[in-house]
Amino acid sequence: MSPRAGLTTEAVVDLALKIVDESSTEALTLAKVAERAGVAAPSLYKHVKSLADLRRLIDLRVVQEMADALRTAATGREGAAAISALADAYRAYLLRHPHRTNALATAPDESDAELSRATHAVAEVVFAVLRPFGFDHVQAVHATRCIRAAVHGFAGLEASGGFGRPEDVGQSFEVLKTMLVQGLTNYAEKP
Amino acid sequence: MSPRAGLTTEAVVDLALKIVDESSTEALTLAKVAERAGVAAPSLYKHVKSLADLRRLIDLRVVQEMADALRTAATGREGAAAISALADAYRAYLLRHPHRTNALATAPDESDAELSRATHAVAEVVFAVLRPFGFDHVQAVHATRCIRAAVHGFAGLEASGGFGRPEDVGQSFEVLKTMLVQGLTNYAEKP
DNA sequence: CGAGCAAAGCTACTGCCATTAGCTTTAAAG
DNA sequence: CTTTAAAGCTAATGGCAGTAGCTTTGCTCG
Repeated sequence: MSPRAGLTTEAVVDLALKIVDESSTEALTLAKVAERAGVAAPSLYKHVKSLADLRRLIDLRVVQEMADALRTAATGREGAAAISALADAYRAYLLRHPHRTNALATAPDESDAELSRATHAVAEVVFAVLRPFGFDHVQAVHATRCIRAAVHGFAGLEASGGFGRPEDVGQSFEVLKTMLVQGLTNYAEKP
Repeated sequence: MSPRAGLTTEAVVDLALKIVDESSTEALTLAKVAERAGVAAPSLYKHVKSLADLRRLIDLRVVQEMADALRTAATGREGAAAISALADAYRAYLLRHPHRTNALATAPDESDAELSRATHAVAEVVFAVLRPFGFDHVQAVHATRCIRAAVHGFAGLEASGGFGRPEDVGQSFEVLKTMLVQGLTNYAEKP
């Protein structure tokens, strides 16, 4: 292996993700990561190019985890049930990790092949689930954007405490899912 | 008035908002604001309590502007047309000011009466537009959340470049609005 | 007109953080 | 047992937020 073998890039990202989950994205500093790793701050540069690079690695991890979660949710389901399961999985992930919302909102930089691939993987799951609706390609793109906007919008707002009122948020999400499924069905019938 | 009378809190927020619009929320520093104001950085504390306070003032401004924009869009319209106009206005505002998305996503702090009132004002517009649908109070809350989630989600993703594909984004938004209006109509008929 | 007072600004300083440069240690490989 | 490259360290720089305390200025009121 390597000398001291205490840290790896993976481990640094783990620690950083823990800080993000416990406080917030903005609260992430290399100084805090170094403290938790039991290491001097400059030592982190052996595993990570910069704070910006660490943030990118976090985004990558989050997008990959989301793709996995959605794939798992979709397997063995079809049509309306699959859409609903996808939505639930997305919401559950963001409720478990509220501070990860922004990682799923930012555009993947063109030049970043790895992150682009991960983002693409998420879209692929939605595309697959949409297949039985019989959309052509352009329609499928529109439909995917609608699903993503509605579900990400809802989960993101909920995760950041955006819904102040006491009425049951889960109920609201059920309403949203119903609208979505009906809307997709309608759109498939008369575009 | 006051000595030198060069700056006011308003003017500081104006300059700060310009910086946010030109670069990003994270790029906002008191140092940059001071430079643009032609003033030493510590002088800003005569007009603003802290960077966090300045950020709050920005959020407040944005939410108030959005409430105005939505009110304007809704006046003279009703039902489906009003919903559509609201959605268009929300999207247009965020397209004009992409870096202001987060100001509309964060929860208003309970203890912050002014910001809470502004947020409430936005919700009130949606509530008003929903009246002809004949929802009871709980249904109206669910419906408002769905509208906000879908529209904010879409506009926020679009504003941050989240839609990479070349297909017409405006077309996608039309699909979303159609789903929304149909969904609300359905929900009003059979909850 | 001439104090005087409070607001607005300034300089000097502290502390935190990212990042760079260059040195030291250590574990693995021969 | 020696070599070597990775991993870590200390020292230093520069940017920024925030605080303390001084100075200026313009309005207000005798």
